Amino acid sequence: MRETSSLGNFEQLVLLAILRLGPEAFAPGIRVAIEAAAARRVTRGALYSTLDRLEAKRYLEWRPDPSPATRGAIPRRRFTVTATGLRSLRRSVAAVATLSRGLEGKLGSA
Amino acid sequence: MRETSSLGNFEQLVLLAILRLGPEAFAPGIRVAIEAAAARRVTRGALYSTLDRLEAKRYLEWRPDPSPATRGAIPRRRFTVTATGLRSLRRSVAAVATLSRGLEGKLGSA
DNA sequence: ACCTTGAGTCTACATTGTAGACTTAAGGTC
DNA sequence: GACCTTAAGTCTACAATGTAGACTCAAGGT
Repeated sequence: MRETSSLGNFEQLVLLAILRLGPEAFAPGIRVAIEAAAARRVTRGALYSTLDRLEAKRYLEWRPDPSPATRGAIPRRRFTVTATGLRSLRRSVAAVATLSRGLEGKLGSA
Repeated sequence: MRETSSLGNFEQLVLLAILRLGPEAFAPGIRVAIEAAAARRVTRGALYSTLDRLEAKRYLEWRPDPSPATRGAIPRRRFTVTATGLRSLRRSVAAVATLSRGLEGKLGSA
């Protein structure tokens, strides 16, 4: 692995979704959040492999959900972004922001 | 190729740099712009393969630079983002923006 | 017992990211 | 005009990331 690996596009979305969901950051919700924001389908496989890879890079952590499973079981995993992960995410978002500056017109974000 | 392929992280940076540089969008400058924004090295190989892939997807086009080469030759290629490329870039940037909303504090961009 | 449902795992392959050596065509310079 | 330097670009090969879809597992319901 590269020392300061730059985040892939989907990895970025996953980390952002976790931050945004806070204590409610479980895989299914992360999936829905990304699908809504990116207006596209996200399969379970895609999400879980990315979550596992981010965990391997120490960009996120998780603990089993303490609350009892609702219906079918298997305790859900509650994800949190690590300090390292947050740093990496910032750099990644900043690069795009820097290059976007002044292009609001063309990008339609203003 | 997927119908509406979502842009990779580096592809995003490349398209943004081209928009930003306007009529001065030649490969060497694109490289410098990205290196500055992302605070990391970008090799020629990395850049040109990405440019070629974006061209294959019809997200950008290029024409030889009309002005005479300065020193060593090989006319430079002047890149422009196509309408399709711009649309894709917008979607991509919008997804990140949507998930970032409200996280300015944590992301340090505000 | 058996069906349904939510959560997660695993395998396999496609797409993107990246490095580094190599090529090409001026211009200089002696 | 042989040779060095320099700007731009090409090519090859491999690593990392993205994605789909079938499969497993453990409640609950009926």
